Amino acid sequence: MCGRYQLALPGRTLANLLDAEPAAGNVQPTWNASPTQLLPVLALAANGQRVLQPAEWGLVPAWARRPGQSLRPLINARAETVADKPAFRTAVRRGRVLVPVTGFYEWSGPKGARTPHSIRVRGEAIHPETGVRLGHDASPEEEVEPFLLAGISEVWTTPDNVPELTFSILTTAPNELCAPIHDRMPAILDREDAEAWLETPAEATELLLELLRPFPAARMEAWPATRAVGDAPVALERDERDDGGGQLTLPFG
DNA sequence: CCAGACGTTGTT
DNA sequence: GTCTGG
DNA sequence: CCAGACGTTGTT
DNA sequence: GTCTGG
Repeated sequence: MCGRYQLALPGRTLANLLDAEPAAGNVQPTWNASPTQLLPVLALAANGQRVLQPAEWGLVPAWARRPGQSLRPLINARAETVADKPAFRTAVRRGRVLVPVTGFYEWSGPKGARTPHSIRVRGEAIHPETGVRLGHDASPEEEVEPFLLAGISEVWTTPDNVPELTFSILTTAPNELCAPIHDRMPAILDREDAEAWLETPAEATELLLELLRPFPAARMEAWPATRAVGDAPVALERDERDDGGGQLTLPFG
């Protein structure tokens, strides 16, 4: 779960909003981010500076993919067990990151007839180009609210000796909004918890796992998305992200 | 001791 | 690297 | 996550 | 059915 998402802000706007160095400042907005793509994650540099850094979605442990090995990319990690799994143990202690998104997709229904849903946190709208907070004056086209998913990362060095940052998104039990759609949801952190996730030292990792709980459903909304979301190469435009029906699935509805 | 796995998801 | 299974 | 492929041989 | 690619 959580295998596609939206990031409807350019990298430089995002870096400004997150108070981070824009190492991934050239990243373009996307309504169909998919596994194996290079996407921006917020990390803490050695000097304590926040950096928005490009990373490949699909964590590859440092020891993997040595000659003769091939492990599929790990795009999600279960919050309940992440600290104990050999593939994730190092990353959760030393490689915690935040994954900025403006929405994510979940599929429901039987195989072959899946319905994608667009899900996001409700909040104050942001102008995508300027980063200016629009409040309730925003038009629907301008309504973009970035929020942060808990992620873990690890540097994997290619056979050509090129270091790459790779990451995985943590999942948790679904809240009341997501449960009818799917049995898992990404771990969403509000601003305060996000800071703790980034800045807590490795020794205190265990305490942080309590933060990876279902986000309040009352602060979220969902609606049906276009089936074109399933086609990874399709770079959806803003107006194409929903199914044209415009129905909103409200929490507790 | 060495060899081999190391993950999530969904679906049946 | 580190854990599990034999 | 979904979509789409799913193979070998020999030759350049 | 299962693996690979995006």
